[in-house]
Amino acid sequence: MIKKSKKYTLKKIAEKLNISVTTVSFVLNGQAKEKKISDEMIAKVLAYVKEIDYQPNQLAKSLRTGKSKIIVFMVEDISNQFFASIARIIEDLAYKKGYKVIFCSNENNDEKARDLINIFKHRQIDGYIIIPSPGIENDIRSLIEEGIPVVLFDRYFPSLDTNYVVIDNEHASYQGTKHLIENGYKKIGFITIDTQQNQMVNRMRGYQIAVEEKDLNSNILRIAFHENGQDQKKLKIKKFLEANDLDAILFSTNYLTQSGLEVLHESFPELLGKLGILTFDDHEFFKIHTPSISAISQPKKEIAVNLMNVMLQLLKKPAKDSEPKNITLNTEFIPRVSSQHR
Amino acid sequence: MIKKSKKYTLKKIAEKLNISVTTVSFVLNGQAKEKKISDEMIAKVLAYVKEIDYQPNQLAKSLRTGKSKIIVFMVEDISNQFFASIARIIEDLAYKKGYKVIFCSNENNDEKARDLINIFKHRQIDGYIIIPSPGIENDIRSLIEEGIPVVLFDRYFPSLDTNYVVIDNEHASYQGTKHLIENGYKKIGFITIDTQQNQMVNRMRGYQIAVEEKDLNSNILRIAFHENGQDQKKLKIKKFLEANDLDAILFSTNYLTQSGLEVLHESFPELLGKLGILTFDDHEFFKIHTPSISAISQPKKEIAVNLMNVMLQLLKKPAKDSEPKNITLNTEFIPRVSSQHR
DNA sequence: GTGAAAGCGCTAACAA
DNA sequence: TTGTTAGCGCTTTCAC
Repeated sequence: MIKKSKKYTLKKIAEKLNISVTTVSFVLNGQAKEKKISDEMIAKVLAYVKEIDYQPNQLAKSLRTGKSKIIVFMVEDISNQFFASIARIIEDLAYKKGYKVIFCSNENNDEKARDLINIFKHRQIDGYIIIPSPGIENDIRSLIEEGIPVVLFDRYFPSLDTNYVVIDNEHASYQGTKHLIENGYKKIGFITIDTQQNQMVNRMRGYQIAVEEKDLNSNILRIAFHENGQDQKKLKIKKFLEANDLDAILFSTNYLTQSGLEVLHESFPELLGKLGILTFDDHEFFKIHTPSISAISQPKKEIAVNLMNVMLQLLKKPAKDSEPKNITLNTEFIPRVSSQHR
Repeated sequence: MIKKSKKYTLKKIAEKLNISVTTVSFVLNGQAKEKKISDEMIAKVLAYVKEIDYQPNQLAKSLRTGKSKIIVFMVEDISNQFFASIARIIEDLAYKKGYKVIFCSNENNDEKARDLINIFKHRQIDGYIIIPSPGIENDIRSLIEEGIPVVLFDRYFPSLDTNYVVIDNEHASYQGTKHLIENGYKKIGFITIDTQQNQMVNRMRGYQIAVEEKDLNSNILRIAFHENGQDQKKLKIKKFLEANDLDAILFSTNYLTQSGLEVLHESFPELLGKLGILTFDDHEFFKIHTPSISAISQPKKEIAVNLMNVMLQLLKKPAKDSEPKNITLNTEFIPRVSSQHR
């Protein structure tokens, strides 16, 4: 059971032991040896501290040191399975190193992202792991200029030299499209989010290159991230399917796949048996869907580990010391039934 | 773009305007009128503060006031869709009221939960929304005794009089089982987590009552929450299915359903077409699964809204003032194909 | 109406 | 080797 920590403070401990707060502070912060504090003094302090289960007030510590031991993890939407999974891993890694994580969702919206950063700036957040919304390059830049550790992921700003962890979007998309073509599909559609953000631009480029290589037509549906509600999204997909006589579709992200599958189930069940389907981002349910859905799977664990590695390194050394780390990870192609010509 | 807030402080503002920090503080905290500060003074301060986009240091404020404007949201596993969705809603509601949310996963493990609470206790966390692990009743109690706002959800401790928001587990489970029976199923299995926590106990009781009412046998599989890995879980389910000639299954929680469906797809695909399947917790993918999976759906939005309402109320008034709020919400039964006798 | 100053709990430079 | 003390930025009592 948690001790009812009766608001112990350094001062009280010092009084109790008849020594100064400095001594206690030094001992507690592992500077005892360095400051040549006697072994018996050290032992005495440690024993008492343990006895009362003393926990220093982190706020005071933060106010004094300017460090909060808190990392912000900002994604588009924390309820998205993909982000939530990464968040979970980040959380574990961070806790092991004594950091707490504040999660937040920016809805891919600049204003929301800016608000959030602004709020956090005045809480001495130690570091930021961010999926940037399209227009906050300058805000990110100013964070970096202030020497605050920032690591982007999922996407980055080509014109901003900073740390990031991403995947080989173009290549993954190219390979995926090629896989569809090799499986005999000829009229391959691409359903994506209407944005200039590079992860999506690259996924589209990979698709286009693969399609053009084989002199096939490209059929692209762009849906606004903030399309009015789920139903509007689905309606667009439905119309797209009706208007184009496609034999396969590549979805650029998991939530579009989900909408797409819903549309297929609701309006074109007969297509489920033959339409080629390939999706970015794997999901546990894709393997038990009928047909099972082939996926371009992002290495969540690896992404999280890399993000934290970079972050922890930045946390140690002032950001400007070293070259920004640009990490590009490989995706894994998971062929299932939905991409086999049936 | 975010202003490069050059570390403005109350003191600097006061110096700049040739007034005292007190005055600035009063104006900024809306106590100007009350303290009878002249309108022109107020205007002057507000104008300057706006000009420099001053943001008070929250840490200092917290240290002084003992309030952090941070709420902790602790669940079993934040990567679980169900919890992540609720987290997302909580996040939004909290931000609107000026609160930040720290999410964390306790893995239904007392030690982890205790560690987390301990860490947070010394950060002046304003309130806790918690899914309690089985053995932390006393820790929760001591939090409450210290007057810290706590709201439990998903489950609670019958012997601890505190705020909670839960659903009518027994009734939902009873109704669900009855639905299966009415649809002609007779050998209904129940797959659940091996725990004494009341949400699960109640779900089991609902099942048992419904089954006994009709003189049917009960077949229960209990799986440890921390069963060694996903594969062990699946193996147990597989053996359970092999050992019992069931015609329907009620899963007590979404991740068991997921494992169960995987087992069915991998080992008993022929059962998918006829086995009655009903699950606690709806998931977007259940409606596009083949067959679509009937679900006992928890009202996520309502849960989140109620949690925040109670929390905000506690945040306003000292916890001990009012009677603990015990809120029980209704679930929604969503009949789909999997529970119809086919 | 406004200001001075104590103090929240901690760190660390400086003194002894 | 240990202690004294200033100060992080803010709120708030009390004095003027």
